[in-house]
Amino acid sequence: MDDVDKKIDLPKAYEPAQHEKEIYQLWLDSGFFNPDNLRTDGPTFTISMPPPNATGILHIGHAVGLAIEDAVIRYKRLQGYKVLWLPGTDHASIATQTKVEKILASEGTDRHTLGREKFLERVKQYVADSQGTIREQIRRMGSSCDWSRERYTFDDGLSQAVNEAFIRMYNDGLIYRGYRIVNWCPRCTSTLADDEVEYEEQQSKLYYIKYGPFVVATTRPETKLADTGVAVHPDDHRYQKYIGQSLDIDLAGHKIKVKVFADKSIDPKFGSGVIGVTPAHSMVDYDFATKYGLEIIKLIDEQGKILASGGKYAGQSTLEARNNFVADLQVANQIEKIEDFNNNLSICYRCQTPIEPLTSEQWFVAVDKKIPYRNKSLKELAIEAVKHKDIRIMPRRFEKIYFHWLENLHDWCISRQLWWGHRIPIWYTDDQQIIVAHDEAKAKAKANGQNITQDQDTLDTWFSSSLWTFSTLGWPDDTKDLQLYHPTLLMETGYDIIFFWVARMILMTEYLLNDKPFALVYLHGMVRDKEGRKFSKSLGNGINPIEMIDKFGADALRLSTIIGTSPGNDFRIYEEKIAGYRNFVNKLWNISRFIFSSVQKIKRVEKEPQPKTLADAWILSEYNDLVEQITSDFHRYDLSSAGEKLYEFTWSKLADWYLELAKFEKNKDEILLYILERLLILWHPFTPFVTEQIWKQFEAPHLMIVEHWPKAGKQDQEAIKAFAELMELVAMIRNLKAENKMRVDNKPDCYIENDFLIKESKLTAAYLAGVTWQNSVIDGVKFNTSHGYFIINLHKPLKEQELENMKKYIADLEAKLTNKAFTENAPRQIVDETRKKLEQAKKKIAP
RNA sequence: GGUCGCAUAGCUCAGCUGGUUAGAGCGCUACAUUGACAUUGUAGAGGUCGGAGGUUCGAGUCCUCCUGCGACCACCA
Repeated sequence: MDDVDKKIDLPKAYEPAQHEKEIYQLWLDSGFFNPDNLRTDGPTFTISMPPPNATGILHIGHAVGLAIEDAVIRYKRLQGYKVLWLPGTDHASIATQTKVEKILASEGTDRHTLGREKFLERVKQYVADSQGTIREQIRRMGSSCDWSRERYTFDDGLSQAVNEAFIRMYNDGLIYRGYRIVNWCPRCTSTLADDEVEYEEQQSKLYYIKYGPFVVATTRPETKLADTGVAVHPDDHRYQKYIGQSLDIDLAGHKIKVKVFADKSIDPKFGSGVIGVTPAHSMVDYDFATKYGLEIIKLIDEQGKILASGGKYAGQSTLEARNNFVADLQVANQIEKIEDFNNNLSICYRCQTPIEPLTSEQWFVAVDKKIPYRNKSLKELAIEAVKHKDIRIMPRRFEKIYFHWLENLHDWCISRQLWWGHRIPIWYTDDQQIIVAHDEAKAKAKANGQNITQDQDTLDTWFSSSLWTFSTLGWPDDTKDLQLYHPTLLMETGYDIIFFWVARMILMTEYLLNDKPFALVYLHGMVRDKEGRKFSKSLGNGINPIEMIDKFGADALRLSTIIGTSPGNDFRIYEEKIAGYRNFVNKLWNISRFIFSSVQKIKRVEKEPQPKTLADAWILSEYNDLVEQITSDFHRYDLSSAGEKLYEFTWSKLADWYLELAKFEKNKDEILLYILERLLILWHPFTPFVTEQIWKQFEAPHLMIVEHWPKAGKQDQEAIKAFAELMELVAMIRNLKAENKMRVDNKPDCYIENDFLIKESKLTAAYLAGVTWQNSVIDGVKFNTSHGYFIINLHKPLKEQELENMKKYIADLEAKLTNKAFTENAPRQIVDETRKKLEQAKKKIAP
């Protein structure tokens, strides 16, 4: 061993847990997460981090997003962009309130007992306790986001933005209060937006009720107490005579008055072909009421109890009322039959409680109303932003889904009867006047001395998130940050919230800023377990990203979320996969370790070294090809492809061939260091920790995060071809040795004849193949390669199967070439290539 | 009911605008291994690309139909 003056401090295996925290601290201390500290005049590049719930813990879906976003951010930073990745958290009104209510329930109390003020204090405390957790977990992933600009949807600035947005929309007539049917969750005692309702198939009963001259089928008999209409198909001859009439119906003593009307949406074949219409408690029926002028009788209140309009059933829960009413109908002989029936029950997306549609006075955003000075509706603005390609969605097919959703969007109910959230900036005066204002003081000033009370409701949590890309940069003030970093470039998120969030951000930004929130939407797929199932609490199949980081390192976890995945498609993550990438990270570590220990002096090599051998020319060409390809992959946001190519180059080319051969050819310090230094930079977006740790050995003036992305040099095509021949030769000989049960240290004589390989390359090949090179022809068996042959004292004949395959291959090629249709129609290049292939194949089976 | 996606080696997945005897990782088999790495190396076995038809000189790769999984949207009175 040469005693050289260098110190190598690299243990045998890379232990992520020993380095990651320290490295993250180095990055933090450097200040380079903050674009103000980047010494660059480059253009800006911004990503707004989708804010996780302030009370949540990091789940694997977040980990995927963070890995992708950080890879892009680090790539752009290395490329010299002025990069801002703005982190933050969401107050998640309904989710958080539900969570705290569960805690209260376990303590035997509830929010009403506590009262609004105390409850809010309790939630704030809870958020304060858990916000730090998610922040820490984002750091564990290695996220290079600018913590100095961290925001929270409920902090003062963002609350100001929310009020400003509300007021502008109110003044433009885009927000109104109306008495309408809404989705109501009786447990949350709040409204929900249409897309906050989920469906769950369940077994239920279909009751056939004798209903005046009709039989009406229903899954919810109790609602019939508030029917005001009966619908039939216009062509249904059975009921022609009733259409247009008003009928008095007796339902086990409960009297109702219904108007019979015809609508072609009625299926004459379903049930009895007659529908009892309950406008106050069914979305569809409400539309009927509007269309045909039916009376609306509210039957069920906000607690899910029957109102006075329900007669003797008043005060009962809907379920009690159903049972009692059906029993009464049975006594009155008005139940014709009861069938089993599967239907989709609508449930609350936060607490899974069945939704009770009911009429109520709420605040809405009008999506179809023309904006006065724009002459377009919100809906139109949002559609045009994508249609005119200002915003692109990846993958493309989600654009269609986006359009479909917007085209069918109804007015957005934004008031929630929750306590945790942005209070609606509306005050009511003694004389019923409505005042909209930024705060109570301003509202008072407008009230001319009258008493005022603020609206009790809060805003849909997605209202504040829809402002996220710009409210976080200081809007409504015209800040420097807003000018510099908005619109953002990339919105990376899961396809499951394209409606909740992505669409609403586009809609609000187009309206408020007359601009787009981002140029490109990158939608990652959902993470599934090894069996392809969704992660769920009930299955207990969740993978905790922090546990995985503890076990395998953040770099390995990041790789497993990026390589082998593509936007919009679901993918599986499981321990063995992460362990595989842990192995790779260790390989990269050991490649570096080998190079550092074999070179005379560790140093940075500025210029591409001159190749001295075929292998040198080959590896430099491969490296340059790699730089070119992955730069282009990054440009297209094809991170998976970039990662795969890096992996392939690092392990299969550099480690398996070039390093092995460097042990023989020697004196490759310059090339090894030149390539390693740059390879680490290329890996850095994916595996920031290990690369930064190895980087320390170079004693470079800067941390790796602010190094420069390499530029691709020239490729030597001849060298690539010749080296392919060398690899083929080596593989054949190794194979022969293995087939002949020959030990590795048994090195038979071998003579090599080859057009492509000069003497030095033949020596290298012999070394790699494990044979003793002979300068002149020897006795033995001759084996053909594509461009030459070798003679070796081994007797493995070409296997019968192989020979047959080869003959068939040759026959196929010959058939192709004698086919005029092929030679005349196919491009010249293809035909020539086919001829060459035939020649080579023939050579191989020649004696 | 509407829209869309997926079906490629035992498993997980690549295969872009159609043109090398279809690739990788894991797993499997055999051999090796005190000197970068067993979180390793070398070699090997293993798919004709869900099915049927079509376009084309040529299809895993485009079109049609079918089958099976899955997602989303709508609706189920």
